Amino acid sequence: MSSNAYDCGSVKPLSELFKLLAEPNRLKILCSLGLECRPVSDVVEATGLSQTNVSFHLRLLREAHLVRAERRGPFVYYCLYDPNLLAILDQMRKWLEAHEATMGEESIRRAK
Amino acid sequence: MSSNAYDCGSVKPLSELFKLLAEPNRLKILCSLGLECRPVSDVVEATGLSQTNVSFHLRLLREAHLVRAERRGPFVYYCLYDPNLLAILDQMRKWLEAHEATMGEESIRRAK
DNA sequence: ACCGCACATGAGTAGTAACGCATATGACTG
DNA sequence: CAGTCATATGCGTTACTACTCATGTGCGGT
Repeated sequence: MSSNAYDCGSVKPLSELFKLLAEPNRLKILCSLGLECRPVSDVVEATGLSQTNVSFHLRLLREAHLVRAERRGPFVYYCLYDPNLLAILDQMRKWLEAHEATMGEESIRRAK
Repeated sequence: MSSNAYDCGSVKPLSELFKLLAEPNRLKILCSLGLECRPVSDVVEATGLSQTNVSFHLRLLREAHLVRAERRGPFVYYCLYDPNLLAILDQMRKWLEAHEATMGEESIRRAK
């Protein structure tokens, strides 16, 4: 068949991951967690979002197993399930920057 | 301040990229393009989507400079702007699979 | 110039997701 | 065990996005 079609298998799981990462506030939350575990209140302060909103997003991230929650006394600490996620995000950003740089040149060639 | 907070800089561009990739059909389209250039009709056939729908998504991808369009006779050929995108997608999928495998073990430990 | 093919676009609709408000839960303190 | 602090959840609203239908546009052949 078409020689060079990529094996896209089931795109569902991948697209669901992207959907989670597509929300700016969720990205902020993930980044604000960094490599450590932090209580919700820290995330609220770091992101400037409402507590309700942070909890809302944290639930989605938790259900997707991107973050993990554990109680410590009255606090609930959240941390990344897999620290590699940050590395991946970083790599994506680098790709984006390089890509956008290329786009800059491109807009010149665009004449006609 | 908070020692280990990741530099999230502006999450906007990154989240917009993710948003584009979060649509299953858009992912299918990108994968069906593979490393070659293909006319829209090929993509329609490969994905099983309506022509209108494919054009709709291709427009978004084009405006984001993820794909490029060029006319060849009566056809319009689309190709990935940066083939590395496929490599990135592949890497993401591998991460996901490894991650989900870990989750499997995790659900055992979950017993209170 | 007309017609047909490949593709693009505009309008309208339906489904979904984010957010705020109010309230519930769960843990510690007196 | 009443009260308070940290966090979670249900509900209602609003905004966005994918999709379809109908139609427009550009190219090639006759």
